[in-house]
Amino acid sequence: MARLVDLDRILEDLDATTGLEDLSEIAARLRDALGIWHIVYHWVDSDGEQFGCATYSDAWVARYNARNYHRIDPVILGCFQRFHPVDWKRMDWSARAARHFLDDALAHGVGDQGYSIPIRGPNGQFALFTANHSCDDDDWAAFIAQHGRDLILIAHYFNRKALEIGAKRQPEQSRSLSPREVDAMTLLALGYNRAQVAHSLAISEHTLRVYIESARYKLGALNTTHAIARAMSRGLIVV
Amino acid sequence: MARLVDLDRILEDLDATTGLEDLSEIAARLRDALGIWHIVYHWVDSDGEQFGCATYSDAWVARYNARNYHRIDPVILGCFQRFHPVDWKRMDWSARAARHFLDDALAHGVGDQGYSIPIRGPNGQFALFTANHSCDDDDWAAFIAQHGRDLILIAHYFNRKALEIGAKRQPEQSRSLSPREVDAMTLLALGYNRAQVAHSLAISEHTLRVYIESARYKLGALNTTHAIARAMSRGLIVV
DNA sequence: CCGTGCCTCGCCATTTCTGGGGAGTGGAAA
DNA sequence: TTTCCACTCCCCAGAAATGGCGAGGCACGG
Repeated sequence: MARLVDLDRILEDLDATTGLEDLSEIAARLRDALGIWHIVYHWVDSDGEQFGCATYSDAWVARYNARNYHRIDPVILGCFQRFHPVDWKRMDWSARAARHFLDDALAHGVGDQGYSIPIRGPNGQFALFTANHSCDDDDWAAFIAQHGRDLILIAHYFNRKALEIGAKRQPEQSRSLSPREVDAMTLLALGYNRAQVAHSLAISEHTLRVYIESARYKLGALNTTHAIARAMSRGLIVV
Repeated sequence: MARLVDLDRILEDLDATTGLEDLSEIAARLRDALGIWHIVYHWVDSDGEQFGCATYSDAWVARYNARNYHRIDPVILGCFQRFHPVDWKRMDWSARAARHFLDDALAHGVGDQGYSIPIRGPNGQFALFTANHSCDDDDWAAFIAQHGRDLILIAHYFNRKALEIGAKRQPEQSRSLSPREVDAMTLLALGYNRAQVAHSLAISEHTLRVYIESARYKLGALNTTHAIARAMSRGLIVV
């Protein structure tokens, strides 16, 4: 049965592990400390790149990636629009694809109980920390009622650790957009065409094009739509 | 002196206050429970609209708004780019405008010690929860070391309460996109043009256009770029 | 049974965007 | 002081997207 005996010790452990540079190992230790089936940490980069770290079986992780399950996984999609932690039972499993996905997951060793905590950072960074288990509904509800807030803290500390480790290999930070570029991108994202945006900003359409192109260049985007998508996912513009 | 004697009771109090519909009152009670000078809750809507709730004096709040201090307040600006809670001492106070602002704040009853916790939600929502006090540096550091994690939880619960109260507006739920529409939108958001997307999905370019237009219609978008922006901000596609 | 939604395909004309050039100002940092 | 960056303006031609017209088949539920 799930337990959580010593929060202080767990958090200290998460803070202190300096030798371990591998998130998977930290996740495994955390899972053992909690006495639950699995710990999953899912990370969506500002570039849209996905990074996962789970104690699931390699077979399931490979299957998940191969089938691009992150595009239909209700846990990911649901939490991406949510503010607060959420129990898997309260997710929307009505879609057929979602139920197929769930059956597939259960068949590959995923527990039927889960509690997922969304974590967000600047520039549209998004992470999802999940505790997974298999037990009676009532037992799980009791566990969450008692330790849900502890899991929030654990998620924060785990995420902090992940950022520490990940900071070493992602030093490059995209140049931020200039104010006018932000204006231009924002208005384009609101659906206005170039003529309207230029009029709105009280500049010539040619000048506007310079902004769009320089923003596109900074964002490494192939076209305007791509630039908008990147600017949004990096949190450079808010629509 | 700052104290935090009974976290459970405080969190329960935050959860349970059903009668109080006024955040300011909740903030005042929370401040009293913590025994510190002030509680500040700052909210930035996805539309960029600002909303604040503080136990500061009315004079200071009015002054803050009148002078648009939120544009130069290093606490706001710094936390907006940060992932983790941060002590005011570690902010960047080097800019002259920032120091002037600080002097002005201290002169209006703001404590010199502070601990600010950024909270983020979907669609670029951003909130900042701050505990403010005035005391010796060492005392404050000790308080944060001991209760920093408690403040994280309190911030979360307070934010949840604020969302409950502010949840008057109906989030119009748009019809979800069909699988093919999601495919099309996703690939467009990745920067491919219509010919490439059509080839990628192994359909004719005209069929692709039907998807794009029906997605645009469902999303109430004016053009493709707008549709991508809306699909992203509603979490219908993940890029 | 019939409507509704989803998936697939085609043509035409017009508007809009993109990719190359160029030039000049001012401010801030190095 | 020089160098960089942000901001502003201009032309041209080709590529791409858009708007509007049409068609049929398949699956699901009232």
